[in-house]
Amino acid sequence: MPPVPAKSSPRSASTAVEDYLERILGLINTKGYARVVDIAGSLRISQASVTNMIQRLDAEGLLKYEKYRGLVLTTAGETLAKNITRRHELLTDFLKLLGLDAEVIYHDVEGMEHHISPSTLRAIESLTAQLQRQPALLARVREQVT
Amino acid sequence: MPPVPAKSSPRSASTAVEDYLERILGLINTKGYARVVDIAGSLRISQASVTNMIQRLDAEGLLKYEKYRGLVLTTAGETLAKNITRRHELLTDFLKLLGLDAEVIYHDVEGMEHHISPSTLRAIESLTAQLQRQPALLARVREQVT
DNA sequence: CAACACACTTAGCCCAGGCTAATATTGCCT
DNA sequence: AGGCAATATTAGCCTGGGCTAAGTGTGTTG
Repeated sequence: MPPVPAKSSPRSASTAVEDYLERILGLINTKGYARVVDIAGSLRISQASVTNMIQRLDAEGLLKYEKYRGLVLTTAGETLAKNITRRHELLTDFLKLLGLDAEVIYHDVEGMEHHISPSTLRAIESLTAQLQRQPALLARVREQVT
Repeated sequence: MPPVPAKSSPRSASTAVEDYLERILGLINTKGYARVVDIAGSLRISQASVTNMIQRLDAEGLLKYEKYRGLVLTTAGETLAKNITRRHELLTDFLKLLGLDAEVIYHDVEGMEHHISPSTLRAIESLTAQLQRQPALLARVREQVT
């Protein structure tokens, strides 16, 4: 068992940041805007926490925020948000194909999406496509899930 | 996009707890014992942090610890450790099959192993077995990975 | 058996990211 | 316009899990 790799510079967004951006993009796509109260409700955390984080995201240039007035994603923020959303969808599609329960899928994807690297994502995307043509194989896999 | 599910009682071990137990079991299996200094080296954190966490794990009944003298896993702790180790191995096998690079596998598994539920694990285990018999399909997937 | 190196522990700190309570702003409605 | 409900913000706190520095045990070795 090799040691955990040295923790270099934290270049990628924290999982919390990704969760916020994903939700914000989701809200913008479905309602046209993302208010603090909606983000809070969607993430099931307090409005105060949301305000806090939003100010951080503004400082980091991931969104532009005007106090009491609202926010928009910057291109950097939108890129990140789309990226995490894509990971979410790909993983969801993959697990769906395996016949897993929706609740389980949601839980697992929510946890895993922050940790998957681009090449793994590509592999799973390709695998998902290939599996689509293998109903017999899939049937055997699905037998194994509750 | 549904809201994040309500955060009920935190029944399962934190990812940090799982990481510690996994390492401790690994050390016991390879050296016969797990000293503070080894755990710290393996996780690349300070000895002080390890001592701290070990005291917590003792309080939670996952291991038995005697100051300055050493520790052993309880059955509860060993069960948990074996469980997380199994998740780690299964995920690793799966990603290996897809032709991913060892570094990438290590990173992704380390992140994902804490979030995968039993049924997803079973599905992936079964899928891995099925894929073993599909060299052509695997070849097509591997083409996609860097 | 003294002394030294190494292993371990304690104390006190930091940061992320939650929370509540109190306060401020907005906007709608009379 | 004034007032109220909803929304947003601030202040201050907490917990998990890191860290360093300083102090304590332990065991090997001359």
